[in-house]
Amino acid sequence: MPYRTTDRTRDKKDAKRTAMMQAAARVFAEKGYHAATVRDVVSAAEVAIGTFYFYFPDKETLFVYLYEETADFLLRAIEQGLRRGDDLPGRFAAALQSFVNIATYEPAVVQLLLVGGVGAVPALAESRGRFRNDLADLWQDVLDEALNRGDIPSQNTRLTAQGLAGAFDEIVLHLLSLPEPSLVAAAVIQEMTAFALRSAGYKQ
Amino acid sequence: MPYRTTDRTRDKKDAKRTAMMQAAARVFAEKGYHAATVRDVVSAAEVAIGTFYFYFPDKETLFVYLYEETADFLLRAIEQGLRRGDDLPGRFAAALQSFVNIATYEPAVVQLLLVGGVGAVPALAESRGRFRNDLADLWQDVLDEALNRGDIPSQNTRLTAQGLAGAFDEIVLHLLSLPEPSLVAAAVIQEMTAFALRSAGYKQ
Amino acid sequence: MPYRTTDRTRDKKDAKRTAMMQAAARVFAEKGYHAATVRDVVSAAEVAIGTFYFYFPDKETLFVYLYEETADFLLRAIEQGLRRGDDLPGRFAAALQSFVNIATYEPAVVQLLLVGGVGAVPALAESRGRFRNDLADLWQDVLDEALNRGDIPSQNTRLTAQGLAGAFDEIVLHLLSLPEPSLVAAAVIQEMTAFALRSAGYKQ
Amino acid sequence: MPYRTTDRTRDKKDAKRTAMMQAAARVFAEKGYHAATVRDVVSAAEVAIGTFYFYFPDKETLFVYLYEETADFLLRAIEQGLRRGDDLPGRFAAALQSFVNIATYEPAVVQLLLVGGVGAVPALAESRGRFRNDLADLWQDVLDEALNRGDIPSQNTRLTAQGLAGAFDEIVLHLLSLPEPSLVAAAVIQEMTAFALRSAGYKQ
DNA sequence: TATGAATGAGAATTCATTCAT
DNA sequence: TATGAATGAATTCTCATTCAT
Repeated sequence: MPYRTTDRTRDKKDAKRTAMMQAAARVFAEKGYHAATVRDVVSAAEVAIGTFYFYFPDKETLFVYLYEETADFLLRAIEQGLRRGDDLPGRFAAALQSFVNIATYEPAVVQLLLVGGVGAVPALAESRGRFRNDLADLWQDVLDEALNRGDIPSQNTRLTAQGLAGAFDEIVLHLLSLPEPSLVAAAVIQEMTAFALRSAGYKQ
Repeated sequence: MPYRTTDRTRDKKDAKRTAMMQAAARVFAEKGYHAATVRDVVSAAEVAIGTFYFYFPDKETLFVYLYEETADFLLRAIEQGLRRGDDLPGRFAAALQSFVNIATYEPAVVQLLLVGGVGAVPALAESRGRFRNDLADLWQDVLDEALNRGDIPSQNTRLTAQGLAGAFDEIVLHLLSLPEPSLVAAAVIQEMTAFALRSAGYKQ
Repeated sequence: MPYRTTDRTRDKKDAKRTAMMQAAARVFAEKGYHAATVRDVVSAAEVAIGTFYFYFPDKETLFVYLYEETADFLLRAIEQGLRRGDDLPGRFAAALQSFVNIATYEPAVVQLLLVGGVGAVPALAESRGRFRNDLADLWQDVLDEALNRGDIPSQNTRLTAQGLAGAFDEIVLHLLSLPEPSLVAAAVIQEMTAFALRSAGYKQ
Repeated sequence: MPYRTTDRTRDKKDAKRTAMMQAAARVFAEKGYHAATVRDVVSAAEVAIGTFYFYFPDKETLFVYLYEETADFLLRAIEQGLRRGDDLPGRFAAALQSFVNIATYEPAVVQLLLVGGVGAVPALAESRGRFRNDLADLWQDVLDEALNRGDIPSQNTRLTAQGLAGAFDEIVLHLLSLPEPSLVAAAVIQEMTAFALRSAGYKQ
């Protein structure tokens, strides 16, 4: 998912800012935070280097923006997926479908989000924490609902949610490492769903 | 008497190499790959900068060594844990105990292993792939054994293993982010075990 | 008003580039390629070190540029000298006058061109080959013309031209090693001319 | 001509010193003074780095030794050639034969002597001056003798000698740049001799 | 707003040299 | 004599950032 204009970028007229964010997404995904230079970003966006500093205070801040917007985008997509289903299996399947769609469409950006960046940018630790938390919230909400309905046994739904978030990342990252992810995506989604249901103790 | 490479000399050399590796582990864990300079490492190890380049070809190679040794160490610890138990619950519990022990003892290094470094060092992508693979192998072996015994239902044990590996990382990283991990470690291990057993579909 | 690349800006840029080249010529001539540091060059040019790398890709490339421009300058001066005379003696005398003028005016740079640099900069081997070739071409052209006019006997004019090029270098370098080159320059030019005429077998 | 034991190396038992000098000749010829490291030299000589500093005060001094011994060797070979002939043509031909022999046998070392090194090692300027002087002395002696015999017209034999020294260098270096120097060596020697005789004004 | 020339702190790395053994 | 581990000054080059235009 290349950078997409969210509420954070109000000014829709501002094509340059958007161009730079999109360029940054590409460049950071391709080279990693440190290897990617501000010059790479502005070259890709076809603006001058001075322009960069008119729109962003510095390279690190841009990266944090990018991380957060990418995280937001993914969270929202998963959230919408969860709403699409009506029972636990349907919700898991739809949400994982969304996740995998995005991951196969923009593998580099997703990888950056899931394993890159952290460690490179200290300021990101906090953002990452928030992202993982929000992600767990998402899964926990459906689990709690299922718990209330009596579809899953009593458990620490927070921990289950965290476990699922980690499990999905691992499986999706492995999927991306295959030569043709799209060929097996459907099967993987199905098995991930089965895994998730077992993890939650879903009966029948 | 001409200079001889005595045992004493060799021992001293090994000791210095080890000291530098340990110093590097500390420094990289604290600052991340890029922010940590070779000068930081040699200061921490109390040797001259030239000494660094006598032992290691460059900063990146040292980092890869460090990553691989840390990964090996963790893998071996988990493997030993798995051998300690006799049924699936016992094995999971013992292996997770080992994992959590190491993570709480050397949180920074484990964090570096699990979320740092990748992206910063291209050469690490391969090492990381191998590590995740080996880790999945470990969990898969016990799952396959349980499957053969009829303790868990038919399933794609590879995918379950990957899911567990990712789930454990996420939960342990979250544990490390708490103010006093050791206070809840025992409870978390127990719940992770329960999660793992459910994920595998373990009956009874 | 957005920034525009005006003529004034461009001129200033050219001026800075030229200043750096001249500073580099001085520094390299004084210290030799390796002993001269990029810092020496930028100090002499009174710019920051980053400015150097804005104008030139690296130290070696600058040196090659410098070598080639100096070689060009010398070649052009000799060529003009050759055109000034009308017969062989007149042409030799005028060309050698030009050569010696430049050599006494910029002794260090000429020495750098004739004996420095090669060996230090592998990339220079090719440039040097081209320079010696062009130089031989110059002398050969006049020799061939004299041969056609019947002023000199049949001979391998290429080899004669190479010999003259080498001979002039040696004599001029020796001249530069004297305490007061300018005092004997006129006499040396005359004797070099006589040497050259004999070498070509010029009659009368 | 790899380094050969002269009176400068009295101690013929000292195989290590000789090995290092020969290794140095090879290494410097191949890489140039600065690119060649002391480590390269000792590796090639198969001794330890400490040993180097037992035999030579430093890298620069070794290089000067090498330059001087190589120069000596070449001078002596030319001198012997000059003695082999009995008239000017015979002497020139024999001396040039010696020069070309050495040059084709050890091209890299001769190139190092003729165009390398200077500029890299300030201390070499003096050695080079002495070498060029000695070389001119050699040619001048035969010219003076010919002058006394009345074989050549009155002239500044010093300048002629310098010119010849330079001319020969240029022609030989060009010869070495050809793909198969040995195939044309004989013809080049003959033409160089003719050139030299014309330059001296030798009659008939 | 937009530009890009200019800056310089700071990083990795090299390599001649020393010296305890 | 001989060794090679250890040193650290010195060098090249990068790149985020500034600012006059």
